[in-house]
Amino acid sequence: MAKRNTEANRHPYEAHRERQRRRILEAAERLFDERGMDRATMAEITAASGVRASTVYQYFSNKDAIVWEILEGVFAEAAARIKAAMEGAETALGKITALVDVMAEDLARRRATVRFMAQFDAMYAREWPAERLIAIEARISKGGFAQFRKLIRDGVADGSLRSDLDADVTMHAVMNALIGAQRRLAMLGDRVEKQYGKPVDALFREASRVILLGLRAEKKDGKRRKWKA
Amino acid sequence: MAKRNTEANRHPYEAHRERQRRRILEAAERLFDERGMDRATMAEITAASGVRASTVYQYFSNKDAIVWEILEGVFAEAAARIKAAMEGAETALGKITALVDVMAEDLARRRATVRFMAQFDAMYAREWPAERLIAIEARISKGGFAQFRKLIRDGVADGSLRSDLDADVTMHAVMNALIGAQRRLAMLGDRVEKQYGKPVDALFREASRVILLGLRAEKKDGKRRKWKA
Amino acid sequence: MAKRNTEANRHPYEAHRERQRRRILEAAERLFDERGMDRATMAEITAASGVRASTVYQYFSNKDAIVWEILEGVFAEAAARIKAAMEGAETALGKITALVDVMAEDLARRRATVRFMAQFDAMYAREWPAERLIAIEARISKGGFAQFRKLIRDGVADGSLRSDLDADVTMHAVMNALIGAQRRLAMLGDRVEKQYGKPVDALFREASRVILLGLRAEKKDGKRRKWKA
Amino acid sequence: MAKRNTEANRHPYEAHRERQRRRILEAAERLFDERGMDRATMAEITAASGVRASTVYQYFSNKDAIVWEILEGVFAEAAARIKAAMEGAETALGKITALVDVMAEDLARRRATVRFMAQFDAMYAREWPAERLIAIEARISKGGFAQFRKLIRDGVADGSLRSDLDADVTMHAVMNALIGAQRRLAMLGDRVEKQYGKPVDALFREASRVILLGLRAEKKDGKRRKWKA
DNA sequence: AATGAATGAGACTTCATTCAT
DNA sequence: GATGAATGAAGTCTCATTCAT
Repeated sequence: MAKRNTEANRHPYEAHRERQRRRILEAAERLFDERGMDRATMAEITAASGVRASTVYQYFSNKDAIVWEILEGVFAEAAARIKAAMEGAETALGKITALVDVMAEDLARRRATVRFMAQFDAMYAREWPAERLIAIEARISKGGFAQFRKLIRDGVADGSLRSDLDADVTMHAVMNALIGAQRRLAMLGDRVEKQYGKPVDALFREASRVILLGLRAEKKDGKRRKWKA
Repeated sequence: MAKRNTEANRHPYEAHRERQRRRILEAAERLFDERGMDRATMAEITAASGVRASTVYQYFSNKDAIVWEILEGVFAEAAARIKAAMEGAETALGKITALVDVMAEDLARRRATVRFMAQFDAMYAREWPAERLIAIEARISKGGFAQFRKLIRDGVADGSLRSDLDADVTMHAVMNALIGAQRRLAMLGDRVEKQYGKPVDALFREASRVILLGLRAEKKDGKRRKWKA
Repeated sequence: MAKRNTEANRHPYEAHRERQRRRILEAAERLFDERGMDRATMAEITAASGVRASTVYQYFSNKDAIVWEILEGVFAEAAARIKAAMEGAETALGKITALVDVMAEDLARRRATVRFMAQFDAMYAREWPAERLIAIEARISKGGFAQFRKLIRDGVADGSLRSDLDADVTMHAVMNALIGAQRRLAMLGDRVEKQYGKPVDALFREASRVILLGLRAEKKDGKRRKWKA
Repeated sequence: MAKRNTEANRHPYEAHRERQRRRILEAAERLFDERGMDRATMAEITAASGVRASTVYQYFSNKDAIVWEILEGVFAEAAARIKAAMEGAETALGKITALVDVMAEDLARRRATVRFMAQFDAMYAREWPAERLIAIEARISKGGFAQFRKLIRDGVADGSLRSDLDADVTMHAVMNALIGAQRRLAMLGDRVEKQYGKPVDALFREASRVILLGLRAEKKDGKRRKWKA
């Protein structure tokens, strides 16, 4: 009897469980985007995922848990994508460019996900225990921001970045501007596109271009330094 | 609003009404910031403003109306401040710099107001009839963004800005990045300051510096062009 | 306008409010007795009192608040009745007898109220902050148990009670037995009466008689001391 | 129950079942005491007993069944203990004294069990079909209360008890007071001990002493009758 | 025999808003 | 003009229990 509980037999259950989790998570993610993280109700998530309300609580202890779970997924995916992109680049500037590229792509093709992050920031900014976010970040992207700080330092060292940058401050300032721009554009989305006729990721790319121009070391000899990785 | 203020003085009645309105608006603004726009309840606003819940409805038809009213005030004030700052500058780059300065100041000294805008964007982004915002914008800052577009064009023309900028796109891209950065920093506020030991407006200024460096025309002759207005 | 809010005009509202409170309280008290304090739902109380659920919350912040409010009323009434009864008696034994009489009467004529106390004890015994009960007790019956302790001491002194009693211990022991008996009989109520054909207060009186016999000083000279006050 | 235990040993199956039953019962009993009979959830009982929720239903048809089963066990044990104690006594008063002793001991050493009975009374008083309890009582302590009635009669006859007692009434009155006192003290438990510095069983013993003094025949000749068995 | 999954049936509460005075 | 009272409409979550495997 105890034996029956081995992995072999647990598997079918686990698979089912995982499928249900995903269903709920996906329904929630969609609804958070369509209706807003705060406005989407458990009842809606429930209905959209095909399970009954009480069942959801067997998978997630409450609405917040769903939010955090999605967040973790989003983080993990993004971290992986960024890591992969940056590995291909050589100079610090190249790496930063790669990062910016991923962000632009996300804006173009995973806009809902970026909007999710934007909403998360707005909703939880006031109340999340900062530690919790940091814990997730730590678990997922070892190094996290520290890594980027190093990037600036490396860039200054390898001559690809301006020499008058303060690694720590610049790093945070720039990252913040990029993230702020990306999330804002994701939120505005269609509205901007309809009004100005440009896809939002084009706007993000242009902003990034200006920022990267601002970071890049000035040419000393008339020859423009290639800054695309 | 301006209109209301004039009339108000014609009749003691109106003066009283105006005072009440302000009280409610101020209480709401404070509570939106302290508790969040969505979490702040009418009951709280009511209690904080010293009027009874039902009375509020004699001044504002519903909670949203309060939000929009505050928004309008915030807009008007900001527009005035920006306009004043920009008038003092001569070159296009100078004007942009002045604008950025106002934004940094707001972040430092009116952070709650910036947070209000951030919340507004996040909450209403999904549902506001874009026209409504545009109407406000139009009423207040005649020209609005159009003005800024001209700025870039002027800057390219007067040689203070890079020649390879597309006035329309760059303008939106940069403004968006600046606003995104400013609002994000306002929201993160204390959290960032505690973690990195820098006041958030310093981070904003650094981001702006990089952006302006990226916009600025490259020196052609070794002499660095003065870009502060 | 401010003037309109004076007592004169507030009165009609206050009266109404008080009437509503009572209605809710009475409905709750009845339901707590009929269905049990834990099983009675807000919806039932609501329905029984003729107000809608949300209205109840304008009078009481939650179910517990209703319980405590009833409790306070029950306490106050009982304290008043006990005080009045005891004032008429002279010897300590007489006072105790008077107290016991009130308890028996309550059992006969306010059985639901005694049952309320029984339920309260059982439900809240585990979790009430003892201080809260003590606070109520203090507010209502100044002296509270202390008074009774004195009673035993006086009784020993005036010769109406056995000389080998330890005022403090005996007092608590006896009061506890009386209260325990009274509440248990209230709970068992009909069941006992149907089974044994005696009204429960008769059983309580008999138990009290035995207890009082046990407290009373033994006659020294063959003459039985009158112990009824 | 006794029956079950015998059969149990016939088949390893049954032995296992019996072990599971016990586990569940023990977990339930503990939780009923810790968290309250109503507040303890099936999920908690389940978790504490190491079985899964659905499995519990293979042993007990519902939560109530668990309560009744525990009750039966408690009853049986208590009856056995009381019977043993009373067998050693000779006079009626002696037997009553022995009974009281057992009750005091239970209060001191099996307080959780007494609390269980107290909770049972409070919760089920309203709804149990009296017959059910009576059936248990009958099955376990043959004679039940009838026995005690006889005790009083015997006591009056053998001169150890007052002659003016009505066997039936007094018996129920006194038993009720004792049980009421015992359960109340069990419920109050720590609270009383902290406040008055006496172990609750001391208070129970004092109450019993007074009651027994009240029951005991008065000395006729100055020699005090020994009333301890 | 054991159990994972699912769920019906509520429970309590909150809140923006209306309306009669 | 001010306000007390009332409430509809939700919303989140809990729990005992059933059922298929």
